[in-house]
Amino acid sequence: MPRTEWANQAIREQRQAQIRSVAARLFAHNGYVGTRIEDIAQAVSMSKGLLYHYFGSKAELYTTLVDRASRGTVQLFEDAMNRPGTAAERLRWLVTQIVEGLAEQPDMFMVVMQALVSDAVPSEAHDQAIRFAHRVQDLIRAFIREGQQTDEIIAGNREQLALLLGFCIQGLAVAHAIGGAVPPITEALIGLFTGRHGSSAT
Amino acid sequence: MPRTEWANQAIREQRQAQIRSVAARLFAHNGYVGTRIEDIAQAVSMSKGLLYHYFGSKAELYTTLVDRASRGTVQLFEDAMNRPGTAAERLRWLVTQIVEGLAEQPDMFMVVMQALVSDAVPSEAHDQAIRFAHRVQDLIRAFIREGQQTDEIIAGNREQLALLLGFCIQGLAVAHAIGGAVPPITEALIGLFTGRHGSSAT
Amino acid sequence: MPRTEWANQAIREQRQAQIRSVAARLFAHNGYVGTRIEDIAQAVSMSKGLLYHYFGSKAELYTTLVDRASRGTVQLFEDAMNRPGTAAERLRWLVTQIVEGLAEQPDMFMVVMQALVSDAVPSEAHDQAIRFAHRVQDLIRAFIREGQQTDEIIAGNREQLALLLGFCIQGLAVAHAIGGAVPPITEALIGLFTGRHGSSAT
Amino acid sequence: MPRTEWANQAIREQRQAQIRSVAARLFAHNGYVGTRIEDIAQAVSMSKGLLYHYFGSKAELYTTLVDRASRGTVQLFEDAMNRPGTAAERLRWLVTQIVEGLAEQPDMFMVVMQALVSDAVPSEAHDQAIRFAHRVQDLIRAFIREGQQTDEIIAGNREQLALLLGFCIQGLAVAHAIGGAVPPITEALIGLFTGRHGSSAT
DNA sequence: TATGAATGAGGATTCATTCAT
DNA sequence: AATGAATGAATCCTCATTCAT
Repeated sequence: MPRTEWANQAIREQRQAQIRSVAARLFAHNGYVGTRIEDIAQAVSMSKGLLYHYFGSKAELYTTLVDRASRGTVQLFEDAMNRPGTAAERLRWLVTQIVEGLAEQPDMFMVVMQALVSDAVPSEAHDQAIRFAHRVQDLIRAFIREGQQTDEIIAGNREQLALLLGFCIQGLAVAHAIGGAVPPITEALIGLFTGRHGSSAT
Repeated sequence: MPRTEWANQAIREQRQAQIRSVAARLFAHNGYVGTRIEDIAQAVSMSKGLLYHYFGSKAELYTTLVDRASRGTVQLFEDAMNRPGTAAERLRWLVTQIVEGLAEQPDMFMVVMQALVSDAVPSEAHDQAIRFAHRVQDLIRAFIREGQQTDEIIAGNREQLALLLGFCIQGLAVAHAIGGAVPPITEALIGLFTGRHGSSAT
Repeated sequence: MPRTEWANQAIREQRQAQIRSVAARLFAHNGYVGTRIEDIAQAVSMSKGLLYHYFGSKAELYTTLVDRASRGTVQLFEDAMNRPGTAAERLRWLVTQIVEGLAEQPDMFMVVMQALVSDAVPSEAHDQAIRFAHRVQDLIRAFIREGQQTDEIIAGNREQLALLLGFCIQGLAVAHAIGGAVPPITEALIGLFTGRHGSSAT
Repeated sequence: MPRTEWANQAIREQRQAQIRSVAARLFAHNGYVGTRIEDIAQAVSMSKGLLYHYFGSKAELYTTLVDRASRGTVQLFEDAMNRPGTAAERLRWLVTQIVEGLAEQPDMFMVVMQALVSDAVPSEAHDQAIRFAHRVQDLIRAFIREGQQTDEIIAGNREQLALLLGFCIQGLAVAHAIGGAVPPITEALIGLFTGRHGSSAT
């Protein structure tokens, strides 16, 4: 009965996506160790036992999450870098994409950050997060270099500017995860690195 | 005859300081839930029992840590704001102090950040961290405003610039906590917010 | 397919009853603090973990026990007081019921007594036991008064006779709990308070 | 320096008596397992370490307590039995002595009762308490027999009456230990077993 | 004699994971 | 596919006891 099988497969993936989404929220707020399988199961209204039909273990679920989120983010950065347009335009596109992503999934990025910082996570997730951070940093550095060559990005030590730009993006993500309303900040961020500052109106 | 009162007091404070220092490192890397009392005890070469002689519970130890670190950091920001000198000088002093503090105690700040972000920490610590974040953000905003009034700080929306400056400082702390060597970044940071950028030499 | 709701419910109640019964025995002999959850679990042939599936904590289990036993005993006293028949008949019924109850569950009463006497038990259990003792004492006093009005109970200060009758019933329960064979004592007890003593044959 | 030694010895015994008294109170209310050495030390305003100069261990302290209290009580019963006078007079003397003893040391008896009932006490204390209970029960039985032979004690099965008299005395002790004011009950108790009841005035 | 720092075994509780149904 | 009963290793915390001073 191929149709049934196909339907099953569809349901399976739908369920997995749902679990990932809910798990991301819980992991982001409670950390890997602080999140219980029971919590996740309850949040998706299914039994613990059933959860294990969809994910082999807590570690696997977490690692999958980190993997997807970090791959997705790297992809986003690569797309931004490879776009046509001025540095400011590309940076605007990137930050806009990130902010939009954070608006619908404020937790994914946070999970990656925790995996990056913490030793108390599955080592695969930790390693993946570190690779992610390096890759992103490389992309940012490349972006800065290109921007400086066309005088679109302010002068200064590339390595340092890249770090600072990374900090700003990371801070943006953390601010979204904490939960309070984050004011639109994109233009200020772009201004900071392009040297074209707006007026001081509040 | 018993040890003198004074000797006991000295032992107590010495031990407590030692525990705080080690605990900060472990909490920073493993989170509140992921850090075992046993780990801390071993790292200070003392038995679990003795640790409980000095701190009533894991929660109390953690909360004490967050409390001290956040109070200290707020104090640092206040001192920086109240100094004489140009905005650039004061910002330089602040960042220098922070970087130096991070050099000796790279973990304290990280603990506060986790307490800020995570729900899986003692609620007192979480609340304290939130108060801390608001206070610091207020101080940064005030600093930005003053700097803009004397044209020492770049133009732009104060609220947004304050957030971005906060992000940079926070990113600096996270970078230190992760462990890799962090290049000196102070001047680049100052340049970003004063609009006086150096040359693009790597 | 999961077990039916009904089956689960049945398992739960069966297990809980089993745990209560065994726990009563251990608590009666070792006290609240002296009884280990591990002991109870082993005595019911289940893992500690499973026990916590059925009772949230040692304190909750104990309190439940005290609650049930004291409610049941008060009910027994009320039933005895509200029966038709002479004072002697009602007292006989009560003591008979108590002795029968002690024969199947010699420990329940003892648990209530410990909760009454000890400060080292959950305060809810302690309070409940104190309320229980007062209520029972009131019922006994009322019984004595009625019996004296119809000259079925010996003359004498009601308050004092009520205490003494209470002591005798309590002593009966303690004697059963200790474990040795307790000789039938009902008629002697009734004779004591009705003034109709049998012969002195051993 | 014999005088110093003698003085030391006196202090030592004084301290031990103080410790016994305080420990009795705590053991009576919290049980053997529920009472911590630290609690006792604090209650006598001395350090844990010093306490161990006076008693080798918690078990030893407890056992000593049970031993002294049970020996003393048996002695009291023997004295009562061996006195001249009618059964009523001897019973009155005994109960009076017990009530007076309970007034100044309400806890000693309770400790023996717990040692009797509980398995969670040092086995020596438990055994001693059981021997005590048997001995007292024998003495009461002998008293009843003698009293019945001279028609001073009501007729009825000796064994059963002895148990009931024991229950009453035990109940008295428990009532004192619980703490509320216990009304004078001596005469009612004597009346119960001699068959000479007072009037029913409240 | 006197203190309290120090130890470590023991006990309550949690939670990832498995499994019978 | 679905449930939750069942397990036990892991973790927090306590406390009797010892010992340096």
